[in-house]
Amino acid sequence: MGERKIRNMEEFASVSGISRPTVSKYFHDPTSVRATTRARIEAAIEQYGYRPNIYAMNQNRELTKNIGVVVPYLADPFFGEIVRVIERRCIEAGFSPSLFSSHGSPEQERDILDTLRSLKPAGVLFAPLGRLSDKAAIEAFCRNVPTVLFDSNIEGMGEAFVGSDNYSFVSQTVEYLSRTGDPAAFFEMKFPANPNANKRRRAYLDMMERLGLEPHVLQIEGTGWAFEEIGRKGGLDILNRGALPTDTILCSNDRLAIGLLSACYETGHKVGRGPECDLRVASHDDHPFSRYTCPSLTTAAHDYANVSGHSVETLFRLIESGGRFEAREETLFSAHLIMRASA
Amino acid sequence: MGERKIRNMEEFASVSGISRPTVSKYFHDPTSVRATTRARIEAAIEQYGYRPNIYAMNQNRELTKNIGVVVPYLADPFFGEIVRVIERRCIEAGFSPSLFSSHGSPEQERDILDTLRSLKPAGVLFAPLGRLSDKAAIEAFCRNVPTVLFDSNIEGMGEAFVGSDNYSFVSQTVEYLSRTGDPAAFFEMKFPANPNANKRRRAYLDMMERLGLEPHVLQIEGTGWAFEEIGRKGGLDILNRGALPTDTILCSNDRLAIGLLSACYETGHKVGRGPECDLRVASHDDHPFSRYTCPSLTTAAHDYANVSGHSVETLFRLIESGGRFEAREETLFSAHLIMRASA
DNA sequence: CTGAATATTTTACGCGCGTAAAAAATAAAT
DNA sequence: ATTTATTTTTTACGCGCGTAAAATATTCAG
Repeated sequence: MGERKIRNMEEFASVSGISRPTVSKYFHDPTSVRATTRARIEAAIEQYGYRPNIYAMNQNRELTKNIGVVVPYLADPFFGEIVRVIERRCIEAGFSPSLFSSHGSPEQERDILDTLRSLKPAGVLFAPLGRLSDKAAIEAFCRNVPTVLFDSNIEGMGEAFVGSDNYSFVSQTVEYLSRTGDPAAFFEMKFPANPNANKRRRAYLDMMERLGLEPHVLQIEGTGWAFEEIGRKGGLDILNRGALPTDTILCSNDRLAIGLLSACYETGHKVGRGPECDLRVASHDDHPFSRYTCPSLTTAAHDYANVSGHSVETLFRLIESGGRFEAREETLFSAHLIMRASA
Repeated sequence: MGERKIRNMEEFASVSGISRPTVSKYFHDPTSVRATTRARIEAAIEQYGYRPNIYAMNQNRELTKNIGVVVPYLADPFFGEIVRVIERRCIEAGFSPSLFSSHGSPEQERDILDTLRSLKPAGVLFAPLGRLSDKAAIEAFCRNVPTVLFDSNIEGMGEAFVGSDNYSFVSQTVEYLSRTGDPAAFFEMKFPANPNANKRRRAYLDMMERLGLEPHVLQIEGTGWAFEEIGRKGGLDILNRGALPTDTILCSNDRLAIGLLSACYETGHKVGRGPECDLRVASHDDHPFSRYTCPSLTTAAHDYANVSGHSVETLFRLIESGGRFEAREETLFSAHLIMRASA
């Protein structure tokens, strides 16, 4: 490698003995040129290390080979995992993923959409903030850019939504908890940022009614994305007031549960299902850390692989269909219960 | 907003009543045009929502206004936090950050460097994987692109390194632990991915010698980035074998400690500093979750704000200096001890 | 070997913007 | 009002690549 430096595709074409339009065709789709030609080009790439100028490549293309990936909050390892899978799949399919995090801020989410527009991406995988999102901005964006929403749905926006079936989360945990002990009280933020939270509360109420049990919803204060701290504060408040309606708590999500478990530990409430325990705690999401809480957290797990995999596949289909589906698709994957020590 | 659609800078210049070269100058640096001109351009931007084509802008520029940000592992919330600060500062300074995660894979790290090269960034903030990094590839990259390393140093590469002073972490925890109880044994991976781990072990040995105490290093098996699981397995092994040389354990980092605490809980070892406790556990990093372990984790905290802030400032200085410093800079920030319940 | 089908080369133009140089306009200072 | 310094306009070219059309070459069946 590393003979003389190749400046542009013209030079590269001449040293590789192929015409520039054919080289251009190759870089757009390697399978579109004859196998022998492809081999010669690839040998020359190996030898000279040439890569076309991506800016020049993209300036005339109406849509590029870029895929935008937007998540609401990167400091949540849940999204870190999702992003890893998505990125790999995009690269394998010959796209260049660009990653953005709103970091919990609606302003930043709007700015990201602006930036994305000028990236002229072939498509976007977008997990919105939820309640705080600027709906109008997102709607306008989705009209111009082929977008698949994931994780958090906003009714009617984007060409498709891929996420988890909140009802399946809650029905499994509620059923399990009421079968094996006292029925659960539901522990959540009063003003949750994420629309999944509302679906989960409704599913809880619905399940309790169906089972003929009395529901208890514990709504705690706090806004923002520091769920662990909110869960801990709310937990301390409830525990110190002795305001527990039952000895079983079902948290809306694992990050709240992590905070609650910390509050239980601090106040000397033993959590678990043994006879010596004071209360049971369960939750939803199968957060990467839920295995390491004390006690380890019984939770309902996302079908991580399918949610991220199907999001990507849906986006690829959308791109191939020219950016529009006849009807908006919604795909929900079921959760599965993970029984650990906390309940 | 939203009169007729502006197709390019030519059209935009004509509707805003300014010549195209001046408009171009404005977008390159708004302060480089007269205030009245700037106001007219900005009014027109507001009215027509025009944004220049970034691909066309960048294709001729030798270096763009992009800044590459590379982290080793996004599912670690530590990096999520760092990234948030870095992104904000870059945007404020008029740069466009592009975020990449190696996801623990050296191959992916190499691919990212390739991608970055073709992005022609003004500069790169790079937290390498560490031991597994392809040193030759990184060295070649740093010769071509102005790069500031952070978090994890690789001797001699990049124009600067900004990180935490591992000695200051360990000296504070070791001093505190030996002052308030039995001296600590050091708990770490046998083959740590990150070079900071080696510095910490050496600092531990050094401190113990200085204090005239006998050192104990517990090296556990396991490779990869699933530190919690590695810490838990290693912890279970040691606890079940009753192989603890002392009742105080100092973990190399918080993620190992999270796993170890989980092992302690499972095996019924009570952690904390009370008389009823079996052992003390402390650690380093002040991981975002260390506040919520059970018990909450005594640890030494990175100076997050300074590490990320100074990384960005150093890169800006580097860019202004034309991409080269006379001598490689190394800046280390001290840790501060955070006393919580575990030790 | 021939013809049809497919792939490549030649030629040529355009995209949206950067940027250089000279001319013209504007602002600031005397 | 005049000079001087600064800013803007005019004019013009080039960057690296996409891509269309026509000419030419290669492959493959039969």
